[in-house]
Amino acid sequence: MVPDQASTGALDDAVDPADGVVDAGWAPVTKARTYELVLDRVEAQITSGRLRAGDRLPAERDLAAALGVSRVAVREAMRVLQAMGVITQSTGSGRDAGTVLTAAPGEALTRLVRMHVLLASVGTADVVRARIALERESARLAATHARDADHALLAEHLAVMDDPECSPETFNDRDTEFHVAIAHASGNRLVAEMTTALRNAMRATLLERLQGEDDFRAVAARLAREHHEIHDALVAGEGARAADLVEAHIEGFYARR
Amino acid sequence: MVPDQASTGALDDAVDPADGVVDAGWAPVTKARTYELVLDRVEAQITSGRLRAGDRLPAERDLAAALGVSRVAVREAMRVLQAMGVITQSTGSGRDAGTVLTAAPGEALTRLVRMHVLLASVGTADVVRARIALERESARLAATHARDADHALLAEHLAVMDDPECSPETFNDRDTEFHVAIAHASGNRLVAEMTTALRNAMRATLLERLQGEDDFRAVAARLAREHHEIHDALVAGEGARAADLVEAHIEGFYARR
DNA sequence: GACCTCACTGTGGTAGGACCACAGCAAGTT
DNA sequence: AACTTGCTGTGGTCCTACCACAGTGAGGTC
Repeated sequence: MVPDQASTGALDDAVDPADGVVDAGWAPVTKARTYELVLDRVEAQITSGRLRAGDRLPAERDLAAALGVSRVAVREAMRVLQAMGVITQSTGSGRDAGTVLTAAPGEALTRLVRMHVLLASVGTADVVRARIALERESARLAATHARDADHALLAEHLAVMDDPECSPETFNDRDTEFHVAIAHASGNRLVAEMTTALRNAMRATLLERLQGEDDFRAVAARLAREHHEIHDALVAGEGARAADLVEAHIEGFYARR
Repeated sequence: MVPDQASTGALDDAVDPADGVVDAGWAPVTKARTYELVLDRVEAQITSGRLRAGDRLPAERDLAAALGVSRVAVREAMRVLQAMGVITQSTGSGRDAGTVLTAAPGEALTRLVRMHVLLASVGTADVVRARIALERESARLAATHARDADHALLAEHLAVMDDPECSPETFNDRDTEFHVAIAHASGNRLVAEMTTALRNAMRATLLERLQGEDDFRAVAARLAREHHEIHDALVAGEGARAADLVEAHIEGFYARR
């Protein structure tokens, strides 16, 4: 069986780990879709070091020909890679046109988390605990790794949020950016990206809650004050205190109802 | 700098923050790719509640016709959703065949993290810190949420790792499953999935390190002992201690060189 | 009547071809 | 020298056709 495309160089690979062997030694034959084979090849090129961030992939048509698959298969693989934030694509000719390997996990993570929050696959309470775990670490690291530029950026966001005229939308956006800025100041890329994704995924939810507040200004003032305290702890280089403040800050807002 | 929208509706909700307005009021026209429009429609259906986990999407051909796009566009959107772990697809006819909404972020997260580790987008040191942050939380929660079945599963993994005949491969797999089991026992789905993804993404790296140990048995014995201590803390319901032990456990192994 | 066989139908999977829009580049024109 | 124009390579989109698979039910066989 498995005629599986003429003309494919479609090789095996397929290292299915630990699958319940139902009948003595009869593995169920891997029926990998073609685009997955393409994905494997690309990953192999990266693993072997022949392909690294910044490099340009062959044109879709060329890659299809080289792998012996149709362009559709290549395109679907590219779609997946794009969804993971591994490549960026653009039209046109020239050196930088086409498909380029660029590691940008941020957006991809955000979309992933947001979709699963929407699907109720994960509850908001879970997201809150995860945020706390990550942002504690962000704050702790940021206290020692943040530079003057980072502090200045944070101060800028604080100033906007201090403005009594500030709308819930603006406040929410700046709040997001404030937390994200701390995450990036931590120097830990992964923690930063995950923190960003979580905060961004909650953006709509938090905005709704802010807009639904009876006394938005009072809440905003309280949150802004807590932000200032966190900022002060960061500037003072007190990581542990910053972490505790962040935890109280996040938990405090959610616990309000 | 490419704007590179993600997920803007067909219409212009594009709120590009701080982009140099070149000519008075001339927004550069959002040129969303068609498959992104399909994605938006699907997300809208989910947001509105008309579509939820477990539901079946229309057949690709029907969906294409309904949205007025080609089947290719629909397929590419499906590929993205699949890569995010939002849908599963299967051939055949019948009620459960076709495309079904199923929230399974695990694999998707794992692949995403693994790819970015491979691309050196995030360093292993960063992954370790992220793991610690998350697994501390996992352990803390598991100490109060874990049930007898969870404890039994953990004990089973421990028994295998205690076996002096245990190979590095087996040990590594069981170690992974041990940490993953704790994460799932925490009751926090998001933390569990992220923990799993991180541990899985490091699987190959850790295996290499284990195999490269001068005295594998001694290292395995030490790790196994630490596992037992963690397990004991969990059974005793001492979350804080379990968290500290986990941190020391993870940090200790990485710090060895 | 109970059971098996087999064609039918609806589903995703794949391929190949065609055309479009876009961006860079080079040759030609002013 | 500066501008214009057409060429070329890239992803973006669509269409059409066919394949593989799994459930369903009609028909035949015992």
